[in-house]
Amino acid sequence: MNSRPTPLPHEARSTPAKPSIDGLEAKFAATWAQENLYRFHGDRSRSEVFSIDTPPPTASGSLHIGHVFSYTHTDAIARYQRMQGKDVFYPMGWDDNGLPTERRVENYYGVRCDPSLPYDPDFKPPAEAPKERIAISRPNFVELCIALTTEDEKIFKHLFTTLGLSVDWNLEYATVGEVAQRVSQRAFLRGLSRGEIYSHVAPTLWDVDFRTAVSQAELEDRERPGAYHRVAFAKADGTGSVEIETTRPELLCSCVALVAHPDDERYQSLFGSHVISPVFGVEVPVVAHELADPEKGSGIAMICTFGDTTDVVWWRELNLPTRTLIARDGRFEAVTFGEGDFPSTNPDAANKAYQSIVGKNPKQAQAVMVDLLTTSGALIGEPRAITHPVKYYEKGDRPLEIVTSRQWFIATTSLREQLLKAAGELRFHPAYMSHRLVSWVEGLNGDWNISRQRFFGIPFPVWYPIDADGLVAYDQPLIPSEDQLPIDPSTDVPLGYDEAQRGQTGGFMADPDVLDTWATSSLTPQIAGQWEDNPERFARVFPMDMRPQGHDIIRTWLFSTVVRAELEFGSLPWSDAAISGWILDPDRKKMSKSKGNVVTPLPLIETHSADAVRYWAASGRPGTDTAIDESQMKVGRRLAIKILNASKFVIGRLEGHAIPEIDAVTAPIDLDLLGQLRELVAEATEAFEAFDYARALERTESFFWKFCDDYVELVKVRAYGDPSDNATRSARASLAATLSTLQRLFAPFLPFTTDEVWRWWQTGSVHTTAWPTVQELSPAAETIEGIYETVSNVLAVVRREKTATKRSMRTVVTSLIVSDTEERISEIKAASSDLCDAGGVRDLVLSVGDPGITVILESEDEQARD
RNA sequence: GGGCGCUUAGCUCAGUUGGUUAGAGCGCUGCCUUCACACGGCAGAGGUCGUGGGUUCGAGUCCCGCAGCGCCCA
Repeated sequence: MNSRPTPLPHEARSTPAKPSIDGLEAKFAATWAQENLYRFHGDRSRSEVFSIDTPPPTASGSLHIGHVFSYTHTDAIARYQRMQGKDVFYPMGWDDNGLPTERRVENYYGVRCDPSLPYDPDFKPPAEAPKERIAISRPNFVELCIALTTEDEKIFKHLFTTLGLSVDWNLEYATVGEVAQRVSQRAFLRGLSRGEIYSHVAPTLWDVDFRTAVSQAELEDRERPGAYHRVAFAKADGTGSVEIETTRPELLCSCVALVAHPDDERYQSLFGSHVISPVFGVEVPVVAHELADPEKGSGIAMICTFGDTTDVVWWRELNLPTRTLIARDGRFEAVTFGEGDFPSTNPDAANKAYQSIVGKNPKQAQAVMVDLLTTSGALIGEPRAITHPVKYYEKGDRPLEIVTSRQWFIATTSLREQLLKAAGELRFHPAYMSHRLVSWVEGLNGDWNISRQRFFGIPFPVWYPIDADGLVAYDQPLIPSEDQLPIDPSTDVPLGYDEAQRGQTGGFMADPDVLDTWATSSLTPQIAGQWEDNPERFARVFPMDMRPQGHDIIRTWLFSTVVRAELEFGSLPWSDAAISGWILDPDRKKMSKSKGNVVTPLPLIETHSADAVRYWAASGRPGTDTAIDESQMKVGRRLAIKILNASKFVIGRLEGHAIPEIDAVTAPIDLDLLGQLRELVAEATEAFEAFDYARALERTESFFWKFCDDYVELVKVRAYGDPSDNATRSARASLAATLSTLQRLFAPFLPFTTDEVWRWWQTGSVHTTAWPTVQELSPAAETIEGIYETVSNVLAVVRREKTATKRSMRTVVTSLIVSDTEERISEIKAASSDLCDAGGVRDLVLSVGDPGITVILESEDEQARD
């Protein structure tokens, strides 16, 4: 897949008079595309492939500097692997389905989706978004989502090509595309048939604004003000009352029990007895459970179905009844006390009280409830203000409610042990990031809810029969065969039915929901690899080698992908997970739209060049949050320019002659340099193998600056000598080998600059040239150590003397007198002519003795006469 | 509450099996218009390696405690 470096014949080599890095992005974006340089060949065995499960971004219209940071890390590794000879599978996908896109489309076009409407093929959104949103059908809505994201994808693609990502754009995919639909639906059907995926009426985390279920992974705690209300429950035996404390008194109507810790002395005598709720007169048991916190409130709490996730645990583990009253719109729904699941010792009073709550949202209901409790005398004292963590959907604005509804789930809690084992086998970079996955898996408290009551996503490939009584048989879903996929049950018809029977008694209905975004993006290896659709490719790329991603989505994307691969293949989806940090603003604050500190990347690339921005990004250690730092980009720009100029200079020294082979290196100082270069190659290679691109860059960079400052200065005169002279040949061979090596070591980081300089004197592109090896830098002559260091140090003393006396570096050193150990003196002797050339030394006097260096400079008078 | 990471020069950070006077870049100061590079070069100043113990001939590096910052989980 790559080729050995092959220098151009000397007459074909050329360097520009005034090299520049400006304009390289456009030039090489075109060249690389034309040469199809980064294509996945797909004809080699698995061991010769390096496959990457690239994060598919949500093309949101606004670019973020984070989009260049982590992708640069991935690209550096992709380029390294390609140079190592791997057939690199480096796709790019778009993960546009989901709420953010729906929100944008609603705002951008002024529409809202009403799935009950029929498709209007002639619908065009108005030029300007109207104030009152237009209701449109789901297919029309999805069309608009696709139209908008297609435009956004172009903007992203432009950024990524400008940044120089070596993605194979032939492999581009979307997580709502046809392949993705087929893969997602197939994986769903397989899971269903194996019993790993099931539907169930269950307490569901619910965002009342988005009107959709969300999963545990999408929750976040936010500290919010609240108040403990102390409420008295009368003991059923009439011997007094029990006082509980609650932050949600409005849920008193949903109360099913009181709970305290089993060891709590205060409530031992109450366990097993019953109490009666105030206002509603509902008799509920007092139960014991270790999740009740004796320190919280009065130590005894009411269990409501459902106030929070702990209620759900209590409800499940203690087999309590269900009295859900908050509906999907977030309001209290009508119910009659004294009937069915809502017993009451005083139904008339209960219903009268509830009349003032029904239809209200929790906040409104709370105010009413407090009045009711106050009137009844059950509220003890004033509410006590506190702040406490409240669960929110990460994209939501109001606290989550828990409603009871039918949802599809993927079993994850039963998989806990298997997932923990997988977490141990997956190699994280940095390794400590595995804790994130482990602690997440250990804390799972329910299966993964994959139903979303949304529109822009992949539909569940199921219908349900409607029986003669008009009841939907959810437990007998109608399922398509795999070869029918992908299907849309809202427009496709199950086998044995016709369209006229949709929604009819004795007919069928489509599952109305779409898959959770993570339920499709958890299949990116299968989608990009075209699982089952293209078995040959899939076998070549799966399990993949690398999953690059940010640490903020370990519990979502990484976790869910591991789950799907374990379920479908019983293997890890990839061997290595390379975790990137976040971008912080210059004050080390996390960037976010609401803070207004988001930096857009294109102006930075225009100002500093793509390579410069990549240099900054690649300097960010794996997993480490990194502040945006334009001064680092300036350093990167300087480095790129230095590479141009140093390359021009070295190639100039090789002019007019064939480049000598590595065995021509015989001069001791050249041999020493090559020895150090071999160490650099070994170190950079080792770092890349460990996914530590930043270390590879740092080592290469520091070698390069010393190479320019000292080595090139020391040998430049010798390299200009007689081409048949061994000393000259040695210098040229060593300069050429070192330059070629450094250009290749820098190639993963600075792809534009390095390909520019590479093509001045080598055949083909640096990016498809073999990564340097220790082997190719090993001449026949024996390795020598120490000379380069010793001579560089003497040269530094000479420079220091010139600087200290404020003289030009050109100033002739009339006499340089060095006294040192026998070893060092012999080292200096071995490179004395180089030292004299570089330092402008006329007379070098060496002696063994106490270390000391005397520099005698030509006087300014003498200099003036020269 | 459990866990993880960080704390080294004014700033950003290297420092990978513990080993000679602790490194780089930026910034700062000075000098050099040098024949690859002024989008440059050379040099200089600047640090009790958060803190308290311990292990060791020797600790920025290993162990224990503490503090501050950030994060994950409950």
